[in-house]
This record gives sequence, structure tokens and C-alpha cells, in this order.
Amino acid sequence: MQERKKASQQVTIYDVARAAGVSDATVSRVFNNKNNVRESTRERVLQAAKKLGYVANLQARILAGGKSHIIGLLVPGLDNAYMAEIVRGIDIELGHANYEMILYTTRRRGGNEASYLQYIANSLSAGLLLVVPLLSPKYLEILSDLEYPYVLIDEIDEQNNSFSVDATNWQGAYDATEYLIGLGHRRIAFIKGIVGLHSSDDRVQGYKAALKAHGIPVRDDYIVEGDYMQPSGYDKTFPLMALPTPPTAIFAANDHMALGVMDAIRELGMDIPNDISIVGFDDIPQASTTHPKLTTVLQPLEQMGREGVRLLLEQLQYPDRPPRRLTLPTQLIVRDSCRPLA
Amino acid sequence: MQERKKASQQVTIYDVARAAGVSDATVSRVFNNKNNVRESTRERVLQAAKKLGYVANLQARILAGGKSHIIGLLVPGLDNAYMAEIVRGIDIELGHANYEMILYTTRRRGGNEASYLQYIANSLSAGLLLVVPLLSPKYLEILSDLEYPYVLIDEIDEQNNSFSVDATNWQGAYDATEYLIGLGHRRIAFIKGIVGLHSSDDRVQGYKAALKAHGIPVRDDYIVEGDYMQPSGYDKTFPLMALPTPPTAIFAANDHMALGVMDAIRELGMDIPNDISIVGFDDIPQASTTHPKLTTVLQPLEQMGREGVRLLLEQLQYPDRPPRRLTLPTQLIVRDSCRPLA
DNA sequence: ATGAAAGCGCTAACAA
DNA sequence: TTGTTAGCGCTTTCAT
Repeated sequence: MQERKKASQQVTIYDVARAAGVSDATVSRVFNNKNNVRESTRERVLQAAKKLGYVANLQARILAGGKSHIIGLLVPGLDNAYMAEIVRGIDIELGHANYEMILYTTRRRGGNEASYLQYIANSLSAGLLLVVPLLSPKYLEILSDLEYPYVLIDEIDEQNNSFSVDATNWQGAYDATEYLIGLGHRRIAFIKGIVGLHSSDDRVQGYKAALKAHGIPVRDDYIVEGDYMQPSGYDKTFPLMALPTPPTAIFAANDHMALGVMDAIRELGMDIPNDISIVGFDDIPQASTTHPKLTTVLQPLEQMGREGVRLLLEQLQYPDRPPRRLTLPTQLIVRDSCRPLA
Repeated sequence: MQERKKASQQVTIYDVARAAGVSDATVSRVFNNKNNVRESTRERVLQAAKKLGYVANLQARILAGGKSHIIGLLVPGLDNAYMAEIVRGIDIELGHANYEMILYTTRRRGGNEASYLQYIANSLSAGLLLVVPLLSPKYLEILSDLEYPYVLIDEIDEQNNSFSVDATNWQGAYDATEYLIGLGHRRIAFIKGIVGLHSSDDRVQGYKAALKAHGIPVRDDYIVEGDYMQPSGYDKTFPLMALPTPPTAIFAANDHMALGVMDAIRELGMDIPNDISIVGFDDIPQASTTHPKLTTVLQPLEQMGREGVRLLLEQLQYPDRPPRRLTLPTQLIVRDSCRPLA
């Protein structure tokens, strides 16, 4: 059988010990960076290990008393740029900490959150990172019942009972709106994201607040519902532009929708930014490769992923620290999709 | 410390054995679904296990020689739609088989393939799925030295010594080109993908073959280099359109580049498809949400992921089967970015 | 500074 | 059908 062959070929701590003329315990010490090893011995061991191509066996290490060095990542799916960026950050940070990641998708257990979470908690991962938009409160309940370490990314716990990382969505939307106002725009439309999503709701509020702060009335007909997907940005643009007094600027609650808006605007035979200004949110990679380049609010997705990992590892190390919410700053990225109103 | 607590609390096979009045081996048998256990005994063990809340320790299980029910996925990164689709397929199929997936990124060990692969082989995964464009032959060498089960996705092994899944890239490009020819186009440009990539090279060949088959000379100035990224599609379009006799159709070796081409064409003030026809390759989700909708060659990405998993699980089960290469059919998806030449 | 020995939780011969 | 006995590769006391 396959597994046997593998076993017979694996270079173990023993082989290294023999080759270096020391005991297995000493080899272990070397690889765990214990300080009670003579420098010359350490070198000899390292030499031997290198020569033999020794690679530590994680299972054995963990079994013998170590930590699992594996965390879980629960997501609905990987199929959008937003998620990919977060995962990139997670991956980088995990790499630094020498942790592995098991990917769990909510898709896989439609409906039965409880048993899925239990399953995860009982398997190899030492903790869980959740990037689950529209997280049901039930998840949180179960998780805390399980007393299982976890961190919410781009979601918050209303009860303030979870570790979480998010961004200044309100402020980001406020800044973008204010930027448009500064450019002379007064008729600024807003395409909302998924209602109920915390980040999404914050963005609408930030938009409205900026308008009010500058004495511009909030017009209901300028605020339309979207769903964070490109087609909704496209679809919603037409009714907006068909208004008796159409907007001179459109602020989409995320970049995907902004891209859809751009498509629609072009289809209407209008020019961006000369005929209308467009702003997005997130700064996904595509925002800077589209033409004209999209002005948007950078959400530090990668960093959110990294900080999420940090928070989780912190919990693993100090299980008794109280929950903490980390809110990272967004940043307006001015590119080419907006113009001062003539 | 967390880990200690957990360890001291962990219910082992021993506890269950004692509670059920059997030996640990019997408990192991029950949990591995061996058939040589009396039904009444099995029930008793299950009862005891449930009562004590027993959960198998995977590390120990693997270390002792069992199967891990975890496979590894090695990718450069998740940051593009192409990869996301493949991963989606992998995830679905893994779910069916009740396997977990550990994500490994090549990013994490710049350069040192050998030790990274060894590390992977020595850790929890029972096998490895590789979606690594431009896979260095060295990887394959190491992998086969390790005698570790693996499957290549969208890559092939020139030596025919690996399990692999790919698609009919040549045929797909041939079909798309022929479609354009059928529409009356004669001046068809091609933007290449990354040279050296197997799939990419096949696509150029398919394009050329179709041209030749229809007696259309292959013009070198109509074939330009790209890199599969959107900006290259954009950049390469301008020189193409500045030619004395510019093409009436552009075939980009993948959708990302085709999207870039569309941007450039619009920037030139031309209309798609009235002034020029455009075809892509892959059929990423965005191809159908852009405007006009992109005519493209569907590469069954999701299915490739699924088949990759199947092939890997097959190897795990029958270690002695000889390597197999599975080539899935591509399919021309006609949408709105092409028009008959007037 | 180093070695010897025990054991982590489990699986897999081998007996019985 | 079931129990006994060895390990899997490693870490960690406890000696030396």
C-alpha cells in the first residue's frame, strides 16, 4: 500500500540522529530551537538533516504535545475579488506564523449550521476565521457555546462578544461623498449594497451624513437598492439616468456594482468622467485596470485578513483575553472616474 | 493554556473502550467501519462514545497509518476568477466525498519547491491537487520521487507520468477562429497568453490551424504577446488597431485580456460589435455580465476541478493504477461581441 | 549539554 | 469476533 511505501521512505529524526552521531532527543532540541545544545552539535545536526532531506512530521509533533498549527477558514465561496483579497492577507500572515489553513465553505452544509460548526470545532483546526457576510446570529451562539476560538472578518457581533475585524465603512462613504461634493456635485446618487449587511448599511449612512453636513437634501429617488453584484449596478443605472433631473455623480456601494454602472453609462452613450462621475468602494484589483480607472474607497481587505489571523493566534495563545473589535481605516483613492462639475 | 486544557479533557479511544467494556482495538474497528465487529458490540461502543463525546484525533490516526481524509491544494494564489472557478469545483466534489482541503500557496515558499513539497507530503494531506501554471518540471520530479499521489489541473506532464486534467485548448481556439471566419472575417488578430504555458501555446496553434484550414495567411503582425492579464489586452490593442490594415476581429487568449481589449476599443471610440468583433477564452463569470456580453470559449473550469478531485481520490484508493490524462471539451459560447462582416 | 525512556492517540498485524 | 502488542515520529521529563 501507498502509505507503507511512504513510511519506509520518510527520513525521521532518528536517521538524522544516527547520521549526526547524537540522540533523537538532541535532534528534536535543535529543531525546536532549544538553547541547551552546543553550537557545534547543532551545526552537525543541521548538516545531517540537510543532507538527508529531513522534514519534520507535523502529526507526530502535534501528537507528542505540540499545537495543531492549523486554523479553519469559513467562507461562502471564493468567487469574488473581495474574498480573494482577504484570503490573500490571511495566507500571508498564516505563512509567517507557520500555520496551515483548512478551507470550509458554508455551501457544503446548507442549512445545518450547528452540526457543521461542531464538526469543524472537533476536527483539526485550533480556531476559526469567519468571512461570512450576513452571518446568522445563530452561528455566534453556537460558536460561543462551543467555547471555540474564532474571529469575525468584515462582520461584527452586535453583542460585542466576539473578536472581529472590520473597516470604517461609514467614514469611507462619508469621505467619498464629500469628495464628490467638493467637486461641485449636488445630485449624487447612491446604489446600496445588500441591505442588512452591516458594512453596507454603514455606507448608506455615511453617504447621507455627508450630504446633510453640506446642506444637501437627501433625495429618496437617488438612493436605489443593489446587491453588490455587477449586474445590479448596471440595471439600476438606467432608471437613475431616466429621472427628470438625473444625477451628475453615482456612488456605488462597491466596486463590482460601479463596474456595472460604467457599462451602463457607456451604453447610454455618455462619457466617464466628462458626463458623469462614478465612485466605487473596496478598491478591488480591477478598479485600477478598468478604463477610466475607478476612483474608489480602499477597504484594507488584505490587512483585514492579516489582522484577523493575528487576533485568532492571540486568542490561541491567551485564551482569557476579552473580545476585541478592530476597525481599520479606509482611504479614498482618487483616480480617473470623477470630474469637477463644470 | 488552551491546548493543555483541551488535551486533559480529550476523550480518547481508551475511555470509550473502558466505558464499553471492550479493548481499544475494537473501538478503533468500530470507528473505521470494519466489518468484523459484532453488531451488539458496535452499538455498545457507539453508545459509550456518544455519551462521552468522543471525537477521533486525526493526528494520531494519520500517524498510526490511517487515511487523513484531507487533501492539499497547491496554487499560486486565489486572486483571479479562473482559479476561483476551479476551486469551486474542487470544493463541491470534496464535499461529496467528505474530504477536507488544506490550502497551500506557492507564494509561501518562494523558490524552495523541494522542501515545500516534502513538507506538504509529510503533513496531513493524503494527496495533492496542483493548479500551478508554469509548473516547473522540478516539481514533478520531486513529487514522483516522493511517490506522493497528485493530480495536475490545467497543466500536463510532458513525460505522461502524472494524472492530469485539462481541456481541449487547441480545438477551442480552432472553433472560435472558425466561427469568426464563418462570420466573414479575414483579418483576425490574436493576443497570446503566457508563452510556455501549455494551454496558451495550444490556443495559438488552434488559431493558426483554423486560419490555414481556410486558406487565410497567418500574419505575424496580427499575433501579439500578452500575459493573460487585463492590462495586456488593453495595451496590445492600440498597436494592433494602428496597423495600416487593422484587424476586423480580435481573439484574445483569455477573457481577462478580452475585457482589456474591450476597454481599449471603446477608448478608441469604436463600437463593439459593429466596428470590431471580439472573442475571449475561458468564460469566466464576468464574460456574461459585461456589456456587450462577451462571446467566448467555455473552458469547463468547475468540472476540471471536480474531475481533478475524482482522479486524486481514485489514486488514493487504487495506488497502482497508471497515470491518466483527462481532457475535457471546450465549447464556443456565442454572445454579443461579434458580428458578421458587412 | 546530552541521552534514555515514556508516552501522545491511534491503527494494524498477529494471536487467540 | 476480539484482545494483545507494536509501533507511527516526535516531545519531554528525568537522569547523567
